Amino acid sequence: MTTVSLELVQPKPQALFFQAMANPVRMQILNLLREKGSLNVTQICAGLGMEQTHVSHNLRCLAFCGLVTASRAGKSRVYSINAETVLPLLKIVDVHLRKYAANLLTCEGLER
Amino acid sequence: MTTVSLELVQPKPQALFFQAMANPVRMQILNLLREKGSLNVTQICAGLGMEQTHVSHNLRCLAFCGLVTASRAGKSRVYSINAETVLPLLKIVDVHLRKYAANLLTCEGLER
DNA sequence: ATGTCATATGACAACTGTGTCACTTGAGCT
DNA sequence: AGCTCAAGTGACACAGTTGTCATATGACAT
Repeated sequence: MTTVSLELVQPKPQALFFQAMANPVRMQILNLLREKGSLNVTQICAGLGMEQTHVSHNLRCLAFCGLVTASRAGKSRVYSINAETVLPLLKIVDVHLRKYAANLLTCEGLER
Repeated sequence: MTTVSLELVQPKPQALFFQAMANPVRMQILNLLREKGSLNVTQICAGLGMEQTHVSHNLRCLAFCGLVTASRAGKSRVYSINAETVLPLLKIVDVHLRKYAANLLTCEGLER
């Protein structure tokens, strides 16, 4: 049984959207792309000091959810941030964190 | 004493922020508050058809992370949404979901 | 076609979050 | 005080996500 809402807000995809961003590795990737523009997987691995497999797994998630876009360039695959959605989002969060970063880091249940 | 970061973006609190929103119940609470304004716990429970304990647990998280604010009113405790942060955020996400909702629902690794 | 570089995929153990239980605290009443 | 309604807390099992392993695919060059 599904509870149909009037405004047709669907909490499930909303939650999944945030879940896609709720990971330090994926956030690091997004921050790197937002700072440096388009990068391939090797550059991202180097920039973050991480294994290729790990980065690829997380890029797959980011791309599938529309947070980054991908395109081939020879042997490489170049990833760019979805500027329309992610940039304004991160700006809002940055402001929020100036007040609440300390709280978030100690919120039990969200211990990473 | 604030840790002011110029380019120093901290992925951990960022990820935790999104983690706080990455839950269907917490999203439902936020959507309800955004639609109906301030509500107490009993009203939220009734509105969502959920147990009080469950709702309280999630409200605690939301309040601690600064996504909602709380205040006493007699026996009740009234919760309101953090309009400054949450409303613009959800607007951006709503737009994104028009394109990517289907993807998010089938993104493996994010199966809820 | 074979080699090699660049990246993606599949599977699985370990850790983390979620939801439910029983219980406690707090506020207002008589 | 004791009673009752309103909401918060602690603990634990289950289910979900994460990161690492080994392996597979794709593209370019010789």
